[in-house]
Amino acid sequence: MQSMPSRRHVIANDIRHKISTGRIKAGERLPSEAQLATRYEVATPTLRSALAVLQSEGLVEKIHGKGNFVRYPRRRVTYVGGGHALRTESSTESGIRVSVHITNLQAHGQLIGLLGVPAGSPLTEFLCLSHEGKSPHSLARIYVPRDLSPTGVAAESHCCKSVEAKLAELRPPLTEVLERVTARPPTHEEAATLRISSTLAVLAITRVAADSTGRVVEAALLVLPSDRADVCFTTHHMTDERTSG
Amino acid sequence: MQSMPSRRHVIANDIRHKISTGRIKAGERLPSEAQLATRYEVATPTLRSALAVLQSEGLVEKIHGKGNFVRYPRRRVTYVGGGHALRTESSTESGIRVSVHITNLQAHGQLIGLLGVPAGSPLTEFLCLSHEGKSPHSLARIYVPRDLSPTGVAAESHCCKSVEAKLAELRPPLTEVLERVTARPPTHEEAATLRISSTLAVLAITRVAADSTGRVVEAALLVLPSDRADVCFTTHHMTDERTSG
DNA sequence: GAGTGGTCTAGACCACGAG
DNA sequence: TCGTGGTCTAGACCACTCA
Repeated sequence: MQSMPSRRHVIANDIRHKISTGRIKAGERLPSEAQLATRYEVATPTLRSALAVLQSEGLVEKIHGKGNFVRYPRRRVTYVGGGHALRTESSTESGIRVSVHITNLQAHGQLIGLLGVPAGSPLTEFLCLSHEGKSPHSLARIYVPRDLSPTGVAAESHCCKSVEAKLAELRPPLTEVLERVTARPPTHEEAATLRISSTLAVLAITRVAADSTGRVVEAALLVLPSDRADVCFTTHHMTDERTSG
Repeated sequence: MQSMPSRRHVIANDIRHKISTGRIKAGERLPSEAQLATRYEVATPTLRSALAVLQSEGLVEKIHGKGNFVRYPRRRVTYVGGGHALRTESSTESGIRVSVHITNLQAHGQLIGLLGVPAGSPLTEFLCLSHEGKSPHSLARIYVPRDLSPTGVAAESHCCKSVEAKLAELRPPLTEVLERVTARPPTHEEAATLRISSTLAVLAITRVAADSTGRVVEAALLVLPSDRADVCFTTHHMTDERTSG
């Protein structure tokens, strides 16, 4: 398998080594692809495929018309499931800022099934984009039935925690949280928003939370790039509550 | 973004359409890349990049020296977390067979940390490879301290459920299950074993289960190709047990 | 306009699989 | 041996960014 090291892998390994040893620093631009191709004595498509390896590892970011840049190492963030910490656990202390855009809309598509509401019923969308420094980090779309929506949260709010707090105050305690995790390539829009290559998979989490009456009070679609996020669940079993395998 | 449809996407869309409408059936071989390149009037690298799109979607499988084949649609399978169903929920009724290979080994690497045992302590590995028809489906490596290992399970056992059953009998009830889900490209070995392209992400689940004494009785490394698996968690909150967000 | 990456061409040669 | 895919070349032309 890896017995035949192709040139692109040799080149990718060399550049990766230069990055990890600090000979090329985070934020710096690599030499142009033409220069690199000359230096490594390969044709441009070969060199580009080497860079593609590094892109898919999240080490290098290509910007059309500008060049290839060494990415700042992203803090790896853990999403904790179960409805306890609704945001990533380290967001409070890691310099991650969240901007929120609030929109009113009507239920359509998969939202109808997730929220269990009729098509067209009024919803509020909270579009949360978190940033680490200047770079986009992850994406969340939270949908709440309009009558549960915290009207007191200003649309210009730029702290997702305030939204979460308001939501938590308004509604009864959650009794059931269902979370479905898939991995898929990002859509074009997601790749552009998060500035990731379309070859880097994202973890897509669909979260549905219900209150004690069984009413779904929130549906959330989370998109976490796989190079900087993982998902963690802890399940405690009461010894008498245990369900047989 | 998608305003400029590149040729490879046009070609990929065309072939995808022919597959989804049944004009090319599952298991069939596509015309050779040279023939396709001629038919679509593109050069071979362009055609190959079109096929790469379909590979990354799991629609087409390349076999070196033989050709490109339309893959049989894989049953999408849901891994249910929380330690209730230790295997995929639909494995009992979907014709998925599991072969198990049992090995004794000593704790090393990440297993030390996961199981909380000293380096070199005796473990038993259950290497489970599930098949759907003739095709490999997913991969699991389960590690158990040797003294908890069910010696009664024959190494030639080819039903993973029997292993799970033996394990469940032997040990005390699990009280805490921790599951970490990440998405990453498969290793070369995993890609070869599962016959997936190295561009298709896998869901990697690390599961650690402890009994009531806090002893870790099992660590499992699961590898689920993202085109055929998702992961689902349900959390129930006692109203008095609720943790604040 | 100068420099960058994005896409594509029309070949060449190598490695794998089956007969 | 032959047909397959795997890799690579040396260029061409287009699109984007920035001065």
